[in-house]
Amino acid sequence: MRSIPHPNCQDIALEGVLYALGDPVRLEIVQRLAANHELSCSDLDLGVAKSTLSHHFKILREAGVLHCRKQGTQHMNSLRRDDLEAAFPGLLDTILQAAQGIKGDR
Amino acid sequence: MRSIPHPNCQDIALEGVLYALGDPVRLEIVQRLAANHELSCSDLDLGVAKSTLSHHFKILREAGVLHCRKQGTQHMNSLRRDDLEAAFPGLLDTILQAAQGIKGDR
DNA sequence: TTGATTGTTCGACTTTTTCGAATTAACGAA
DNA sequence: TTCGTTAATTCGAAAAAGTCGAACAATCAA
Repeated sequence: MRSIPHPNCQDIALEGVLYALGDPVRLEIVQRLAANHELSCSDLDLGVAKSTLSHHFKILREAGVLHCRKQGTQHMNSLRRDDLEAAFPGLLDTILQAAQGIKGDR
Repeated sequence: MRSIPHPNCQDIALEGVLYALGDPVRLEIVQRLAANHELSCSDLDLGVAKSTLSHHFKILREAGVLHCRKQGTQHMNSLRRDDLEAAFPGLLDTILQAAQGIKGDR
């Protein structure tokens, strides 16, 4: 019994994932998670209020993009790479590569 | 001088594309365009008001996802496959495949 | 010109997003 | 246990975005 609800693998919807990633703050979160394996909300300073950040993490979690586990007072978040790969092969990697390509331009 | 504004290839932004595709109506439009090459707004009946449909096409056009040309009273829309492929290799195909995979489940 | 077809624009309403303040939860120290 | 600190969610109000129907604009054909 998890304290925080997550969708099952088969309940991850493409629309939900694309919606979740179609926001600059949430895309940035996913990019940082791709580079860091696990992060808490407080590890990020993205220029939004903490209540807004909490909302963004909720969207990402409910879309099935990331997993959240409680560790003391912190909530540690990580990408659900394997589940996403199983649901939509290549999708996450392609998007991360596209996002990375933008930064690599300079 | 085009009558309808479109972003240049280099101005197509990943966030904009993902945002545009993160809506069920717009994702459906893109899927149908993938199968039909060119469609007018009136070819689609997606259960929304025509003013709303017009809005969705505008979002997709301004994100650089589709191209629109006027032909008489109709606006013919087509996917900007090559431009998207150049900007974000594999992205559109991966998303279309993921969307197709859902339908193919039954 | 008139009428029919295709889309866009406008204004009102609804829904979603954002913020700061208050609240809850978990831990460590006294 | 109680107090204080840290971490994050929830609440209520304001701002932004989405949706609809009605009115408008553009094009073509009779």
